[in-house]
Amino acid sequence: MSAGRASPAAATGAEVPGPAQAIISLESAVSVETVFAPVHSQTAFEETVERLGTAIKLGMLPPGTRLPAERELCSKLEIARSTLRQALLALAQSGHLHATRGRGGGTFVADPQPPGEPPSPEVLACWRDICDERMAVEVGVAVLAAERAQEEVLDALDALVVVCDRLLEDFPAYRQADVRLHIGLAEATRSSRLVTAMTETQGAMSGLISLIAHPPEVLDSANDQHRRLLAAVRRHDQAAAAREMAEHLRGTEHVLAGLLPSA
Amino acid sequence: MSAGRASPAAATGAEVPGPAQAIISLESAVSVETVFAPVHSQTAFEETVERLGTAIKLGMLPPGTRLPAERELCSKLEIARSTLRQALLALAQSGHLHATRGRGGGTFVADPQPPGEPPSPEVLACWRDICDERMAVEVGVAVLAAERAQEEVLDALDALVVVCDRLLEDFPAYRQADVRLHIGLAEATRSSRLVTAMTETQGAMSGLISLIAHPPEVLDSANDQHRRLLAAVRRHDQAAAAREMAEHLRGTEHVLAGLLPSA
DNA sequence: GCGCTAAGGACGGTTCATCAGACCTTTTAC
DNA sequence: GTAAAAGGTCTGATGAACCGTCCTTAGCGC
Repeated sequence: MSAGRASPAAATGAEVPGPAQAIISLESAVSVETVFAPVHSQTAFEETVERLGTAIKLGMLPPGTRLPAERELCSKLEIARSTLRQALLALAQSGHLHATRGRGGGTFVADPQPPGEPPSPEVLACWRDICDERMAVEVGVAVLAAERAQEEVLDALDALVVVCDRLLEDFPAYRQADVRLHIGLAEATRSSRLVTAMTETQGAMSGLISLIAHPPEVLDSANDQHRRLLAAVRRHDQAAAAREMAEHLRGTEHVLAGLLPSA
Repeated sequence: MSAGRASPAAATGAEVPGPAQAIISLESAVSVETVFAPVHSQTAFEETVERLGTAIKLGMLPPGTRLPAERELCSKLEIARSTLRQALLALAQSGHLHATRGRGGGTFVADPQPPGEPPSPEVLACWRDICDERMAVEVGVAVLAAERAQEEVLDALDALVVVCDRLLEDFPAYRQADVRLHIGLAEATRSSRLVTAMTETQGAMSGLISLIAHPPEVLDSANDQHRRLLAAVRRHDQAAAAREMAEHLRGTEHVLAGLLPSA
C-alpha cells in the first residue's frame, strides 16, 4: 500500500503527499483546518429553543400568537413531547412564552415581550464572521429574488418600505418591519432553505444591531437603500440587486467596526 | 392576561392576532411554516462522517493523506475517541480510509478512492433547494471576495484556472481543480464560516454534478466564466463578480433542470 | 349544571449516543 | 531489544431523547 512519507507539513496535523496533487492542491492549509474544527452537535432541545426563540424575538410570531398544541407541535417538529416541553418551559421561564391550561388554553407568545438581552461574549468574539455569513446569505437572496420575484410579492414588500417610512422615530417597530422585509425577500426566492438561513442570520444579527444607535436620518437612508434594492429586484437586475444589498449591509458593518474591538 | 381570540387562520397551526401587527406581518404564513419544520439534530457521529467524508470526496484530503492520530484528532474535534472511531470505521468500511497499525502507522485516505455513488433519492427530491442554497453561498462569497481578495491569492486562483485548462479532457481531475477554485475563493474572504459553507455546498452538489455529461467544450466555456469571475474579483467589481458567478452556476442548473423531474 | 373534551403538566421506564478511561496489540525507530 | 507510537478493544457511567400513561384545569354544549 502507498504510505505517505512524513512531510514538513504537520502544522495542520494532516500530512498531504507530494507530487501530482500538490499542483492542484493550492497548499490550502486553511480549509483543512476547517475540516478538523470542533464538531458542535446541537441537541434537539437546544435547536428547538433557538428556533422558537428566534422566531419570537424577530416578531415572526407576534405577541399574543397562540402556538399549536403541544401534541400537535411535537409531531410537526418530529421530537418527543417531553423534549418540546423542555424547550417551551425554558422559553416560558425567560418570559417569552406563557401557557394557560384547560380547554381553549394553550401556549402563547408573551405580551409584552421581555427586554432583549445584550449579545453574549461569544457573539461579540465572532461578530465579523456573523456579518460575513450575513453578507453571503443576503446578497445571494437578493440575486435569486431578482431572478424570481413575482410582482405581487414585490408590491407587498414595497408596502413594507412605506410602513418603514412611518416608523423612523420608533426603532423597535422599524427593526421589526425591516426584518419582515428581509425575510420577505427570502420568501420571494421560494426556497425554504433560504428562508431558514435568512431567519437564522437575522436572529444572529439582532443582538449586534441593538448595540447601535439608530437616529431617524440613518434609518431614512437605510430605507432609501431598501427602495433601490427592491427597484433593482423588480427590473430583474441581479448585479444591481447584489450591489445595493452589499452596500446596505456594509452600513451596519462599518458602524459595528467602530464600536467593537476588531477581531 | 391578553389571550388571542381564535382566528380564521389555523391553516399554519399558529394563530396570529389581529390589528396593528397584521399590517407589518405581511401575512407570511410561509415563513411560519419554516419555524415549525422538523428539527433534524445530527449526532456527533453523523456530523463527523459527513465532514471527513466530504473533505475526502472533494479532494481536500487527497489519496494518501495521513490523518492526525486518533487521540489527537478526537481532541481537535472535541468528541470522544470512541465516537471518532465509529466514524473512521464507517469511512474505512466504505473504502474511503484505511488504517495501519504500529508505530509509523495511522489512518490514511485510501488510494485509489472508491467510485462515487449516485445521489440518494432524498437529494434528488430537493435538488432545487440545494442549488438555491449553493447560489446564495457562492454569490455571496464572490461579492465578499471581490471586496477583500489579496493579489497573491488571486494569482494562485488564476494558476488554478490554467490547470483547469489542461484538464478539459479528464473530468474527474477537472472537477477536483474546480472544487479547489471555488473553495479557494471562499478562503479569499478570510471567513472560516464561509469556507465551511462552501465546502458543504460543494459536497452537496458533487453528487448532482456527477449526473451530468461534461464534454470538453462545456468545461472550456465554464472555465471562461471562471476567468471572467476572477477578473471581476481582481478589479473589486462586486456587481460583476455576482453576475458572473450567478451565470456560471446557472449553467449547471439548466442542465439539471433538463435531466431531473422538476420538483 | 353536568359531563365531555381539549388543552397543559407530571411521571417512569427504556433506549441509545456519547463520554471517559484503562488496557491490549502491532509495528517501527532508535 | 526495548521503548514509543500508533490503531483496536472493552466497560461503565451519564444524560438526551423517546414513549406511554395518567393527572389537572377549564371552557363548551346539551
